[in-house]
This record gives sequence, C-alpha cells and structure tokens, in this order.
Amino acid sequence: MPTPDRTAAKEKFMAFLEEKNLRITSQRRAIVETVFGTDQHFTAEQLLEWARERDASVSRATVYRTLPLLTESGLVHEMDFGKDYKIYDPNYADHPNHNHIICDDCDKIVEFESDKLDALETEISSKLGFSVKSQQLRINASCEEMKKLGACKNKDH
Amino acid sequence: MPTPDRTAAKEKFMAFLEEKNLRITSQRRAIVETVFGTDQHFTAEQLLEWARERDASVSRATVYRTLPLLTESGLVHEMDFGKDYKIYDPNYADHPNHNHIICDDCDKIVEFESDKLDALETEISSKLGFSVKSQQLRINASCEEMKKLGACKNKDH
DNA sequence: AGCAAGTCGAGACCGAGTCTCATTTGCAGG
DNA sequence: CCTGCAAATGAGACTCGGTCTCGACTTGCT
Ligand SMILES: [Mn+2]
Ligand SMILES: [Mn+2]
Ligand SMILES: [Zn+2]
Ligand SMILES: [Zn+2]
Repeated sequence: MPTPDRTAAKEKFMAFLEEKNLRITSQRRAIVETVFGTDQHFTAEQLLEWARERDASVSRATVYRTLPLLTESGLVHEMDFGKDYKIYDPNYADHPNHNHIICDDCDKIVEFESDKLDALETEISSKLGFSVKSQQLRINASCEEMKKLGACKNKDH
Repeated sequence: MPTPDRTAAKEKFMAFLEEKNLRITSQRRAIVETVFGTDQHFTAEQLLEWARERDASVSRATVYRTLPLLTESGLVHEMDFGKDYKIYDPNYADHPNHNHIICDDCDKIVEFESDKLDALETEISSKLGFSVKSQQLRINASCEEMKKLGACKNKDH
C-alpha cells in the first residue's frame, strides 16, 4: 500500500474544524500530526502516548475529545473488535471501503476489500427497513501462524 | 419464531459440565434455568438480576464465570455491538446461523439469516489464510421508527 | 462419614472512557 | 496591538463492565 497523502488529510481536518467554528489549538495540532503521521492502526491510549512525544502538554481528556471529531470528519475510521478498547484507522480517507479481519489469538489485523460484501450488506439492511449508518464485518479467526503454533494465545508473531 | 426446547438445552449443558468434570451446583442450576427460561437477548447484569430472583445467593462472580461456559458449550451466543457490555442470545442452539442488525439510536436488535452472507464470509477468510472461529456482521443503522422520529437518540419504541 | 478438588460470595481491583471545574487560550472586533 | 469572552484545556475524580483474590463452603467419590 502506498504512503498516504498525510498533508491533505491534515488540511482537510483543519478546514473541518473551521467550518464548525472550533479552534485550532496547539494540542489539536499535535494530535492531528500524530494521527496522519502514521499509517498504523492505533488505540486512544497509544495516540495519547505518541502525541505526548510531540507535545508533552497533551492530556488524555483532549485525546478522547478529539477522536470523535476525527471520526465525524470521515478522515479516521473507528473500529471495535470486541476487545475493551477501540481501534482507529488513519488511512480511511484514502481507502474508504476496506474491511478488517482480526486474529483472536494474536490480534493481528488484515485489511481487505470486497464489493460483493458491501453490496450484500446494503441489500440486507434495506430489506429489513434499516438505513445503514456504518457496517463492519467482524471475523474473529486464527491466522496461519497461530494455527501452526497450535492455538497459543496472545503471543507475538 | 416458535418457543425453543428449553429442556433439551438445559440437559445438554449439564452433560457438558459433566464431560469437563465440572460440578452441578445450585447456583449454576439457577443461572441455567434463567438462561433457557427466556428467549430474549440479555446482558450479564440482567442475567444476574433475573437469576437472583430464583436464588438470591447467586453472585456476580458466578454469573461472569458461568457465561463463558455457556458460550463454550455452543448453546449460548455472545455478541458485541460496540457498546460497553456484551449481549447474549439463548436461542443459539435452535438457530445456529442467524445474524443481527442493531439500531444505533434505540438499541433494537433484529435477527436475520443469510446463506449468501455466511458463504461469502467463509470464502474471504480462507482466501486470507485465516480459519474462522466466529463471524459477526455488525450493521449499525437507524430503524424505520427512528427515521420517522428524526434521529432522536436512545428513546423507547 | 471423610476427603480433595471445585466452587462459592464479598469486595478489592482494573482499565477504558467520561465528567467537572478552575484556569488558560484562540481569535474576532475595535 | 489590546481586550473580552467563548471555547478549550489538564488534573484528577468518577463510572461501569468485567476480573481477581482469598478464606469459607459444596460436591462428588470412596
Ligand atoms: Mn485499516
Ligand atoms: Mn439472536
Ligand atoms: Zn495470529
Ligand atoms: Zn430504532
């Protein structure tokens, strides 16, 4: 996957803030630069840690306050795999329709795209009288390496 | 949906306990009778409350210890819709392949079956070198009633 | 009955996420 | 540049689902 255009996303978010009459603070700048300075998936706590390396004054509260803005802007994607924390994907603007599969044993996440899946999800929802807001196929599985190792839980690869 | 055969599920679970050399205690009996005495989806805290109506001595710890046994036995299905609690489905033995769609606004859950979806999920997983353990399509949507009411959050139907 | 292993409840604890409130900061308008 | 004020901030208390510990009590087996 090619390196995403971080600058574009950053500027889009600043514009999003302006539109909503929200202020561009130094903490928000540090957070946004952190988010669009990686293409890894991350948790809120990881983001806090990374952002603090740029600006030690960033607080947990501000990270948790900014994350909903980032997802509302559509530039970051929030995911839930049934763990007790959420996972965020900073590449969403560049790859808006990808899905994820997670290995239950080692937490490895693999991305994939499937138009067939998207179409089927939409079809089912409308048949049931729902209007889709977001959809997420969560497949909990064991990856190949885990199968070889024989179901050992939570080891590194 | 017809009333499920609660007795069968209850006995299957007792057999499951015996197989694993686990004891049949009065608290486990109360919990199991509660679980297979409803066909509603429930949370762990709800189950605690209901089980205590049968046997006031049932503790939170025992409920949380028994739930994994119930899901491991395959008789109860554990689900996560991105809320901060899990939802359990006591009908799983009778309808092993159904999926769920949830209304983000009012938490209403609707069940459906789709062989096409199941097949597609399996195909994708194996293509990626994963062996599926469980799969769950989570569609966060607005139900018809919520659309009419205009996106009002968390109201009763 | 007697024993060992399994199970129990109470309540301490955990960790992600939320809330409060006193203080600081961005920014518009003069 | 200055001033005023709403928006935003950090520290830390708090919430809440869920887990863990540990001493006491059951269960199942002989
Ligand atoms: Mn991704
Ligand atoms: Mn169901
Ligand atoms: Zn793995
Ligand atoms: Zn609804």
